Amino acid sequence: MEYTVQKLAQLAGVSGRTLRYYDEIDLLKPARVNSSGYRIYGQEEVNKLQHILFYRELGLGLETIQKLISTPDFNRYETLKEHHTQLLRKRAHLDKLIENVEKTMDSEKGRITMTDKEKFEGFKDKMIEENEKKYGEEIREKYGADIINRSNQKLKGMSQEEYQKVESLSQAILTKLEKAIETGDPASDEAQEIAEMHKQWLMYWWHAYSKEAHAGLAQMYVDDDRFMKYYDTKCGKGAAEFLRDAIVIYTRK
Amino acid sequence: MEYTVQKLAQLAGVSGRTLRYYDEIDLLKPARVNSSGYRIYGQEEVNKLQHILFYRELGLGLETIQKLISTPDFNRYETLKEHHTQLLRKRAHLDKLIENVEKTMDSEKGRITMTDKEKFEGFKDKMIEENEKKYGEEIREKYGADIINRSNQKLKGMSQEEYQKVESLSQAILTKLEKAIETGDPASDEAQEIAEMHKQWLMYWWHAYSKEAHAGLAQMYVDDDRFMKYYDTKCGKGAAEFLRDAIVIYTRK
DNA sequence: CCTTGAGCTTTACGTTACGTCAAGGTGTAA
DNA sequence: TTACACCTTGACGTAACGTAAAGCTCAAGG
Repeated sequence: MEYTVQKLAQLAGVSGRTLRYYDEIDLLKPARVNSSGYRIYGQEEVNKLQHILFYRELGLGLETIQKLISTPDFNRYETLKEHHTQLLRKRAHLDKLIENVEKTMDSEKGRITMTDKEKFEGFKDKMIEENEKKYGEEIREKYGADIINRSNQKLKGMSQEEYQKVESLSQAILTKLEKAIETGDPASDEAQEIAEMHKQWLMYWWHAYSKEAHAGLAQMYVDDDRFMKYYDTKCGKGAAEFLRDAIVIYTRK
Repeated sequence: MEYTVQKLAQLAGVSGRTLRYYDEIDLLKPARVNSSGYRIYGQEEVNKLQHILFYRELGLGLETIQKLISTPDFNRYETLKEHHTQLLRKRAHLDKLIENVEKTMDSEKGRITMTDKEKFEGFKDKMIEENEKKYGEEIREKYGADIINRSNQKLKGMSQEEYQKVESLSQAILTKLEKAIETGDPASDEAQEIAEMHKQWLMYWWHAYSKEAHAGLAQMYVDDDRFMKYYDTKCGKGAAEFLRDAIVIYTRK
């Protein structure tokens, strides 16, 4: 019985490319090549392929298989033993990986559940506290005690969903800001979109929106070193200034 | 603190090439490039690299890591979970491989020790028995009891080395026969070489060689269905006839 | 006889995460 | 100035094929 590439491939359950590759690396040569250049395989090649596939199933490399089937049953057992220890090493490595991944997953899950429950509340409290410490004084001075109290109240009363929304909004602002800076133009559409998003974000915190307060806050981003650093390290040098310029232009429209 | 490629590489325990590669694929860009084209990394890059290496330790691909550290902590847990199941699949596969390799090793070991010791003897006995059952009668009839008895004696007395020699010879005959058939000419050099090899093989078994007996045995290959089938299935349709023709021509030279 | 579609060929690039030259510029200490 | 370590980019190699692309061959149907 003679087989062409596809026939043998189907018979053995491999691809035609595989057979051509095996020919190329001299692992399995066709019995002959017909006048049109077609590869023709015979019974002997079928048997040899079976052998090859058997060893391949064991995970051996083709080069090793080459030696195994060309050298008359020389060091088969030794080869298998070596392969075996390699497999064991691989499995040990995998075991470690799996363990580490599981640990990491646990800690991630822990973080999530913490965030889901008490930690979320605790986190909000801590944030208010920090805000108070960091910016409370300035904002209270500039915009009055009312605004910051209400903002704190709002944070306390926010659900997790609301909180996540506002958080993702602020994230989006940072991301877009970083890109918009590259254009260099605070009047550009992108920059103005950011200013609009910043307004949305602000309205989560303040009871009412005013262009003046928005522009004032923007100016504070540049005047106050802590705001400046925050934006500059998050989005690159000059981010605070750029944001201020964008907001100022936005509020004058 | 600023680091050049080698400095950072040593600090983090990776190669310089790795850092250049990470730069190339936009996984970790240097903070800046100095006037001579040197890559300069800062503290932020050190931290990012730590992150990257952490995930790399877990066996994640660089592309995945890329997404994990660029996307703001979005689907970290999901990614890890997916990776985890992949690792489990890999381990299951490895387990199977190991099991199969062990089985194969066992059977190899079995074969070796068996072949080395009793099995070789037992095998020879069994072969004599089979030969006796299959062909004993005919051969005894045609060539007398003497020849088959001596052949059996010879097999019993053969060392493993001798046995392997004669086995490989008979294998070689089959292989060459299959090829020679394609030429279609039993008088061809190849065919005659096969006849010569067949004579050598025969002389392993018979005490003396005679052209008549050789030609007679060849004829039997065609007359007796069992011989015929043996050669035809091993080497293709018409193999027994071809062999007979070649041998007949050989014995008449 | 011609067309069509399936099957064949070779050539060559892509895959993963770098290792390893090779050729040439840079920084610094003796 | 020279030596020597370190930097750069460019390119090939890795394992075992997958996947086009471009062109030739075969068998069957109109």
